[in-house]
Amino acid sequence: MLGVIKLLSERSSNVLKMIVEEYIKSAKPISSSSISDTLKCSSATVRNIMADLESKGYIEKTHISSGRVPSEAGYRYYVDNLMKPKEMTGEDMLNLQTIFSNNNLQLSDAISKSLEIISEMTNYTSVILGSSANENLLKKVEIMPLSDNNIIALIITDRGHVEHKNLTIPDTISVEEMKRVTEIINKLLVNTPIDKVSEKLEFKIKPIIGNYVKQHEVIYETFLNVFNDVANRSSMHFVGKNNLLNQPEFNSLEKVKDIIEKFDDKSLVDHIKANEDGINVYIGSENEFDEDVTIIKTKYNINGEVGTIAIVGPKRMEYDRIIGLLEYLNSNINR
Amino acid sequence: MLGVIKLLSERSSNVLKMIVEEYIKSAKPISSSSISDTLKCSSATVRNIMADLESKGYIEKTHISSGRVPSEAGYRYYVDNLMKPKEMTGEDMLNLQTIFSNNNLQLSDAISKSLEIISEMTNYTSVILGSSANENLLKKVEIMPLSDNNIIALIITDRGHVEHKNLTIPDTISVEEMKRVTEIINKLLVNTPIDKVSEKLEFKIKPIIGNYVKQHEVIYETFLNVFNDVANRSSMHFVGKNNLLNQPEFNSLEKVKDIIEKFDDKSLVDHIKANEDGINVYIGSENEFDEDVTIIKTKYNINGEVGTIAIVGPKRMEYDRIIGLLEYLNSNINR
DNA sequence: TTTAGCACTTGCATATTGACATTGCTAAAA
DNA sequence: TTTTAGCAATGTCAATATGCAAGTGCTAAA
Repeated sequence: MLGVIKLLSERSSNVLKMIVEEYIKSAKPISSSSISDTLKCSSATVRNIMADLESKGYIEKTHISSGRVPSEAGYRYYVDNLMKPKEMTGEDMLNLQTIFSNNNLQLSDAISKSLEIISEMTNYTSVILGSSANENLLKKVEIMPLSDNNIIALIITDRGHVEHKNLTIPDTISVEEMKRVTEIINKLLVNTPIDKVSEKLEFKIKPIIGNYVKQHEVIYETFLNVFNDVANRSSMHFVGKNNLLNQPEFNSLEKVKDIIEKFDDKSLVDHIKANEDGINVYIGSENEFDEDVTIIKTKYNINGEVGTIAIVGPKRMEYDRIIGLLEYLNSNINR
Repeated sequence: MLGVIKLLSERSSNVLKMIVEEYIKSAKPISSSSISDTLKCSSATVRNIMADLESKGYIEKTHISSGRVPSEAGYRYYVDNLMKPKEMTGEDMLNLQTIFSNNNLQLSDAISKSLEIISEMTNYTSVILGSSANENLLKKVEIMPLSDNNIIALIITDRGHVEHKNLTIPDTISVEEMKRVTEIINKLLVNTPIDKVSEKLEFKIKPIIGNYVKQHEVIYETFLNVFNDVANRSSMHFVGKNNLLNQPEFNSLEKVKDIIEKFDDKSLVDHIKANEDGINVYIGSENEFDEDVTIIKTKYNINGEVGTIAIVGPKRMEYDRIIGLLEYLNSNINR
C-alpha cells in the first residue's frame, strides 16, 4: 500500500464504483451502455472513461469486445476509497439479533450460529479458527481407568481446550503408577505452553520419575506421545463449505476440486488465520490461500480465548455487506 | 435376494465376468470384438451372448450402438457368483503390514492409517464411523473451574469417549453448587446410556437437587443442555474424501457437488453405518447414500468399542481387491 | 469535450460434416 | 442347431461452419 496513490476524478470514481457494484450483483461483464443512463452521458463517453480506468489497471476485459470486469487493483481501490460498510438491512439484523439476545447460548455457540446464518444469507463460506495449541497453557492432566488395560488421558488447558487420548497400557504398568506421574506433571508443568510441554517433560520429568515408578521409560514415552499428539491438533470449523461452490466463478470441475482440496488441507489453514487487528480484506492474490477468492477476516477474543473468524467468498464479494456484518458481530462479541 | 436365481451357463458367466472386470479397469463400454479373442469365438457369437445377458438384465448399453456396461444386477451377480476375494499383492501387503507390526500404534490409529493407505492405493474414499453415543454408557461427569465465571464440563463414557463443553455460569451459581450436582449425577446416573441421560435427569435428578442447591432450575437447565448437546454428537472420519472425485464417473459438476454435499450431511451418515455382520456390499441403489456409488462396509470391534469401516467407490469398484483388503484388516484387528 | 455512427472482434448456440465404433440382422457355413 | 461373415443402421465424437447478439475502438461531426 505504499507508493503514490493517484486519486481518481469524481466521475471516474463513480464509473469504477458502478462497475464493481454491478459486477458484484450480476457476475457478468459490465457494458458501457448499461451505465450510461445513470451517469447521464452517452455510452461513448463512458467508453472513454473505461479506457482510462483500464489503462490505470482498475478494470479489465475478458476478451476484446467484452464489457469490463474489476481487476484486483479495482476491488482494492473500491474497498479502500469508494465503499463504506453497509448498515445491516432489517432482515439481516433480525436474524442475528435473535441469536445474541438468547442468553442461554454460550458465546462460542453464538458465533457458530451467526456464521451459519451469514453463510446462508450470503452464499459464502465461513471459517472459525480456534486458538492454536501453542497459545494455550497446560492446566491439568488427568487419567481415568476404563478397564484393566485401557485408560483415558485428558489434557485441559487454561483456555478451556480439552483433548483426550485413549491408551492401552501394558500389564507391566499399573494405573497407580500412571496416576503418580500425572500428579508430578501437574505439580511441575502447570502453566507451561502446550507446545513446550514435550521439552519440559524430557528435562524436568524424565530425570526424576525413576524415583517414583518402575518402567519409567515406557511411562515417559507414553506421556510424550500424548503431548506430542495434542500439541499438533488445532480446531477449525467450516460453515457452509459448499456455498462457495454455488458461486458462478466455481463453475468448472477443476476449480471446484481445487478449492475442496484446499479446504481439506490443514497446512493451508495458517493462511486463513488473522494476524492483524481489525477487519481485514485480502483480495485474490493478496491472500495465500487461493487467488480466486477474497478472505475477510477478524480476530475474536472471548474471555482471553482468541481465534479468527473468516469469510471466504469470490473476489466479487459483497464487501460492504460482509464488513458491516463483521463489525456488528465484533461489537456483540465484546458486549 | 429371494426369488428364483437363474444360474448362467458357464460361457455366459465368463462373458459377464469379463465385461465386469474389463469395465472395472477401463471405465469404457466393452465391445463384443474386444473379448471374442479370449473367448475363442467370433464377435458375432459374443454379441448373441451379450444380447441374452442384456435381456436378463445383467448388462446395458449406453446408446444403441455402444458396447456393454454392467448393470447393478450384473455387478450383484458378479459379486455373489463370479468373484472371489483377491489375495493381496505383495505391495499392498507390505504397506499394510508395516502398520500392524508397529506396536507403538494405538489400534484405532492403525485403522486410520490403514485406511489412508487403502484410499491412496485405490482412489476410493474411506469412512470410519465411531460408535454413536447411544451405545455408550455414562461413566463420569466432571466439572473444572477455569476462571470465576467459566467452567468446563467433561463427560466421559465407558467406551472412552470424552466430550466437553465450556460454560459461562451466572454469578448467582457457585462452582461448589455445580460440583455438588455433579456428585449426585455421578452417584445416580452412572451406566445410563448417554441418550437416556436427559430423561433421567428430569425424573431422578431434577426433583431432588432443590434440597442441595439454590437456583436448582438454572443448574438443571445447564446440565440438560450439556447432555443434549453431547448425545447428538457422533464421530466420523473421512479419509481421502477427494479421491472419489477423481474417478471418471464424477466428471460433471453436478455429481461432484452432489456427493460433496452428501459427505457433509450428517443425516446421511446413518446410511453408511454397518448393521450386518461380515463384509457387506451395497451396490448403487442398494445403499441409501448415493445411487452412483458402491459402499463396502464391515463392523469393527476394539475392546468393546464398536464402529464401522466403509469404503465408498464408484459402482465400478474393484470388489475383489477391496473385499480382500477388508478381510485382512478384520483379521488383524481381531489379532 | 461529448456524441453518433460504423466497422470489427468475440462469444455462444446451433447445425453440418466425416471418421469411427459397434450393434442387430440375415443368410450362409459348419 | 450353432456359429460365423457381411453389411446396413445408428450412435458418438471432434472439427468446422454459420448466424446472431453484444460490446468495443475509432473517426468525424456536433
